[in-house]
This record gives sequence, structure tokens and C-alpha cells, in this order.
Amino acid sequence: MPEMPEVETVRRGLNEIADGQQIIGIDVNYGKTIENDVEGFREALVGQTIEHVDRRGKYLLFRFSNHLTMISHLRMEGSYFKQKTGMPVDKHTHVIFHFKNGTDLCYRDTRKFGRMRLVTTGEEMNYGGLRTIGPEPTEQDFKLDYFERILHKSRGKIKPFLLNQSHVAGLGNIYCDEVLWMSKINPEQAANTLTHEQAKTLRENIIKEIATATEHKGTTVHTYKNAFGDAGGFQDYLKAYDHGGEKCPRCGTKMVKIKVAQRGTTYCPHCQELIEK
DNA sequence: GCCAATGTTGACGC
DNA sequence: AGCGTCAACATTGG
Repeated sequence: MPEMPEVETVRRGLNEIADGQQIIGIDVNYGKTIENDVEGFREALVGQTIEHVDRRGKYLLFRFSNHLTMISHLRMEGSYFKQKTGMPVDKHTHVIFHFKNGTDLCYRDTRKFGRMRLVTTGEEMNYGGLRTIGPEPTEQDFKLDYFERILHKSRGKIKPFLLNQSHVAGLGNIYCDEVLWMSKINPEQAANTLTHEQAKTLRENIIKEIATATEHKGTTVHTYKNAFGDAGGFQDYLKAYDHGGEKCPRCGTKMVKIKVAQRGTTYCPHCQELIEK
């Protein structure tokens, strides 16, 4: 369940249950989840205490007492949950952190795409997508002049542009369709043809949408229950995503679902008419 | 059986 | 170099 509002919701949940907890053992049931050598990972963390969990874009950053940081990315279906030590886990639970207080922090991921990597704190920005990650989608970090500058350099369509985390962090397929619908911009419009007004509107909608979805603890679709973040309620407010074939809430035209950059994409052909240039 | 699913990345081409 | 495209990763559900 992983766009930024969902990851932020998970982060808040983790801070309630994992902050200050000492790890006394780790079970790894699927080795590929851990990008480090699994034995080294275990040895480095057993005995350590989780001080806090931070977030950058869709990446969770577990801060440990001994100057270590665990980068955790949930990808498509990763989730965390807590239970009492000794309770059984199913076959999709790949990593279990045993806490000294008699609880387990479990990582579950049906598609096995999620990854964890242990690095020295301060070095995390040198790994994976964090190397090139763009600004957080906030008023302070995501400036209009920056957005317009990179839009004009682009050679592609606006939707894949927004999905690229090096342009702006945090948007995924759901919120991308939503902000384009809100902004009345066709997902296939060339990014470098957006007008000043369109760029301004789109930026404001991105900031607003991510904040509002986070307030609602994110969106839950096609996923399971009982995991952090899955208490999300924002699915009730989605206008475009998952509404293909239904009437546009703004104009009543039938919404269309197409494929853009290999991702399902829903939009209103009337409100979001494609402007060629 | 076929396709699609809240994501990222490495390989390849221009 | 940098950007865009697309297959691959693995599993489940319609």
C-alpha cells in the first residue's frame, strides 16, 4: 500500500509501536527482501534499539541507536504489523523482528517486491532511488519555478513525468490520476507544453491532495486488512482512479481507462481533453 | 488461461 | 550524459 500518504501513515504507526524497542532476534523467511548479507544484517541489528522512524518520499528510514539506518521500501504490497511473540505468521510474512517487550514487528509482502537495506546513518541518500529523489510534495520544498523548469526540459507525457520520483517524490498511480483529473490535464499531454497556469494548478493540487489523503490515513484498495496504513479512508474520495466507465463527478461524461507508460490510467475525455501542440 | 494490480530498476536505444 | 521505454520482479484475484 504505498504512495506517500500510505507510507506516512505506516511511519506514524511504527513510531507508536516500535520507538524505543530493543530487537532481541530477527527471523528472515525470504532472503531477497534483505539487500544486505542476511547474517550480517541480523548480527548488526540484534541488541539494537529503534530510536525513531523517518520517511523520505516512499522510503521508510528506521533509525537505530548505533548509527545505523534501515531503509525500507514497501513497493506494491509491503506492510508491517505487530503481534505477540510466538503467534504464527503466514507464508507471506518474510521478516520478523522480535522485541524485548514480548511483541514482534512483522513485515508481510505477498508480491515480495519490497526491500530492506541497512546502511550507516547519513549514507542513506547514496542508495537506490534515494540517490535521485526529488523534493517532497510540500509548499516549502516543491517550488513552482523548479517545477516549470523541469517540465520544460521534459520530452515525455505528463503522467509518467509525475510518476518519476526524481521530479517530485511521493506520487503513485492513484494520486497521479487524481491530481490530473483535479487539474483538468490529460495524462498524455506533453509535459513541456503545460502552460504557466496549468503548472501552477497542478502543483497546488499535488500538494493539497497528498496532504488531504494523509489526513485520511491514505487509500486502501485491492489490499488486505490488519496492517498499518490499511485503516485508510481516502478511497471514498477518489474521483478518477478505479472509476473507469463511470460518470465524471464534474461533468457527467463517461470516464475512460487507457494505458499510459504501462500503467492503467483513468481520466475524463471531456474535462481533460488532450491539447496537442 | 489471460490480464491487471498503490512500484522501482536495469538494459537498451537515441 | 541524460532521458524515455519497457521487461522483469512474484503473487493473487477477477
